[in-house]
Amino acid sequence: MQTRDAILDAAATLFADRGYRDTSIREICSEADANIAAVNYHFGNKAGLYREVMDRAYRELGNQAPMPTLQSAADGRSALSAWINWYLDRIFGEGSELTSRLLLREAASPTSALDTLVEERLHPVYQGLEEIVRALLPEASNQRVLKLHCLSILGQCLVHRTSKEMIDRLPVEPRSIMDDRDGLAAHIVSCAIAALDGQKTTLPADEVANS
Amino acid sequence: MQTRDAILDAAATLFADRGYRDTSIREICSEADANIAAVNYHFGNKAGLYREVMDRAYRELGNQAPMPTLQSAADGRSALSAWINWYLDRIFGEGSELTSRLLLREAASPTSALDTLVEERLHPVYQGLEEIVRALLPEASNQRVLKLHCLSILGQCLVHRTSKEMIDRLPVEPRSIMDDRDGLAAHIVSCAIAALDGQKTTLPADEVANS
DNA sequence: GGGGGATTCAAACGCCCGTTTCATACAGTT
DNA sequence: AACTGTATGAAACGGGCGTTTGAATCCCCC
Repeated sequence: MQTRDAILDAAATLFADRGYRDTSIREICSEADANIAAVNYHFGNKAGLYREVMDRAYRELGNQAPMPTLQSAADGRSALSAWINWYLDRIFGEGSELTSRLLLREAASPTSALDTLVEERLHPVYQGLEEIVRALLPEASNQRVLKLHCLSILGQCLVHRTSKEMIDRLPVEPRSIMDDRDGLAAHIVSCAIAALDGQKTTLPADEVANS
Repeated sequence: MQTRDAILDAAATLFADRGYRDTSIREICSEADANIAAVNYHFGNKAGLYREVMDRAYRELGNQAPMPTLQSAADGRSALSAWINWYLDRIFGEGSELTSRLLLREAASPTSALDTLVEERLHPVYQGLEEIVRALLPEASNQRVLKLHCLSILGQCLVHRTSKEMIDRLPVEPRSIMDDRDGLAAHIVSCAIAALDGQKTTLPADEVANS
């Protein structure tokens, strides 16, 4: 079993670094001090190994702090603040680097692993955010407005992951926004609150439908 | 020269669809009705072909409508609105699908092409946004706040590109936000304006430094 | 109309890949 | 000590890859 784990560790790192196709079984086994045939013995084939790597990555992502909910906070605003801080921790925290890079690759070239991932891991997270945002919106707001606000919040968090390589190459001061993750969280929270409050004061008629 | 162009067209589509490594020269040439050796003849090797494909994609991205600036609008707010509409058109408009997918792959696995791309194409766009956002912020705001707001705006636009595969898999109504691109633009504009206005009213002391 | 560079072509080369084979070593049980 | 299922090992297989070759073909200009 220790050979199996060593292969999984090496494969996760290499798949995240170079992608599925650019990583050979020989490299993985060399890194894991295992025989080439061990991959076929333990995982059937290369695709089976990849599936297992992704499964384990998602499982570890779920073993972190529990997601804040409306019920676990004093009010909607603090719930949103807690959620955003939790989410940033989740995607930038220790041990998430590897999983994030694997996910970024799935976004560029989805495999069958993405369907179950979204259903089992991402959807619950989105629903948690949606519940909080719904409480901060006028009751008359429709589903489209709700989804737009949720995606805006997600976008402000995710851009620092998905576009990291490009942001880091921009010659714009201060270079490293991510050093102060709490500050980033506070900024996104204030942006989201301001946007949601704005929705409350000026509610166009066409956004009331289908609530 | 028509063989050369046919190869470039086929390669751009295939590289965007499947990635560099997963696309073989034989596939490209088959699609372009060209001989395998034509790639080496016209581009030296596969890497040279990829470089040429990326170059052409960026060049075409620059041939679209000119970027709105502060000077081209009545005031800061309409400039921001114009910029966001322009940017969404740029990344979602016709012909951008291919370039965006190529860029998404660069984000996951940067090649040397990314450095020059950011410097020549992305940085001017970011500076255009920054100029507009700066005009909408209190003069005392520092560079960090400025950058945070710019990245928030970019994030809200880009999330629909970078995380498209995951958003589309979310069973959340309404399914297709992107059908109404003008509506999306209006939402992002109102979020950004609300966030920037909020900055104006409540300006913490620690954000005044280094302005 | 023939010479000559530019372009196309079929075929092959060597390489690395994922996979398979089969022999061997290592448990734990009887 | 013999048996059995699990695990590891070295070596080879067929196939697709990027690249190269050298001849054939095209096209334009003198």
